[in-house]
Amino acid sequence: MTRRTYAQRCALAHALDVVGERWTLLLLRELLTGPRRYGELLANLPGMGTNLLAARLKDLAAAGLIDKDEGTYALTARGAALEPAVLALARWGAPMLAEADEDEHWSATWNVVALKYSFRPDRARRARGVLEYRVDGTRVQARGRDGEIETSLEPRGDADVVLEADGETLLAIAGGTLDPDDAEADGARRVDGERRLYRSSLRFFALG
Amino acid sequence: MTRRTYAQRCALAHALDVVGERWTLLLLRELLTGPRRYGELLANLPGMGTNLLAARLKDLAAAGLIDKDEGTYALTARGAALEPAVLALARWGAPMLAEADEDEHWSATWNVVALKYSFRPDRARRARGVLEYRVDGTRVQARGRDGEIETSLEPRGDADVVLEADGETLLAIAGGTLDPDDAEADGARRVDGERRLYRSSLRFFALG
DNA sequence: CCGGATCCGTAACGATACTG
DNA sequence: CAGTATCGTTACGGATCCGG
Repeated sequence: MTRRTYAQRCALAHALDVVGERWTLLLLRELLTGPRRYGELLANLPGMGTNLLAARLKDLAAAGLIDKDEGTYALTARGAALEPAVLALARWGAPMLAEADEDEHWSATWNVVALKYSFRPDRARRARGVLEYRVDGTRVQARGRDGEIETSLEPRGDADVVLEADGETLLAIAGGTLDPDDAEADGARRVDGERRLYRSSLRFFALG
Repeated sequence: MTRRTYAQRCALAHALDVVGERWTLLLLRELLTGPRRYGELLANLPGMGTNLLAARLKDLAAAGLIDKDEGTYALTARGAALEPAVLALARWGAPMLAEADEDEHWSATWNVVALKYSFRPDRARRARGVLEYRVDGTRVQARGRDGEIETSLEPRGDADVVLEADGETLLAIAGGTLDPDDAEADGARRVDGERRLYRSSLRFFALG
């Protein structure tokens, strides 16, 4: 019953004592795109046992990273503060997505994370406006003001440009495999908005 | 024998497939401050079994994160690319260092990580010069050029200012618990260099 | 002595069955 | 739908042993 801890006077060790166990960071990734119910979480974490999910949720609530409200789980401020770390890890792992693996699980909400970690503030700074991405049926809005990205799963208000692409096309653009100029021939298309903003917005996403 | 994987088409999941197991990120933290031998690693990872350390080293070498050269292990470029993620995680965990725990393990090299994640480029940008910190017997050099920090365990050349403090004092300054102006009364002291640079350099480190 | 490998008890995880 | 209970499997932790 003794909870396993690294017992090191080190910030990284303390962080890993809280979020270093299996599934924990993936669970928090889910909540980074908005509140979720138990069933939704389970569906996006294939292979995780129901008991483990329940245990993790309880632990994270006790640690102050998440709150349970009327059956749905949401990040607290402390939990949301993990976003930079999660994105940094994901950015590091992004190159490993290059080789497609057919028997991997997949969820449209993963791409919201991809949008964030591949977003290049320096490139988007001058483009004011709301961009809306429709990826595999999921709508994501991003606005480039002040060089920061704000994504929201529940779009509020109209977007200045709406573009649509499947996840593979998006990842290929961000990964540098697909040139943005060729994206339109490869699955991305403009649904609404100015053509010029559409073209430039494809260049807002890249690694490195 | 089937290696455990999340099998998700997600950058974070792929990253965690490589560095998400127990001890792995702490092991990489050690190598972030320079090459190490097997024995040195084991000494700074108390509680880790010798078999586990050997297995992790083998796995990380196979994954291309580290190289073994004449008995010492060192990060590859791919492994060093994890630094932003490691620092982001450590920065998130830093507030949890506030309450001192007497029965935690401790190593002087961990403060090098603390130096990095609590370094504020915006504050140090105008101060050109080489700073040398001597923390609990370990010498660390940092130079603020272009607002970036470069730390090296093996100091090269002379520093413009040399200051000395114990780990607790340093962490207290970075954490905001200790005002830099009071630091000198609380264990920090200037060993060499201009007094003015010394004073200002204490303000280069903070969280948030 | 350093750098592991082998073995074994324990804790964590994974899958399924079961319940309010 | 949202978990709890149970149990077989895997990973980890600690100790001991081995080769250079």
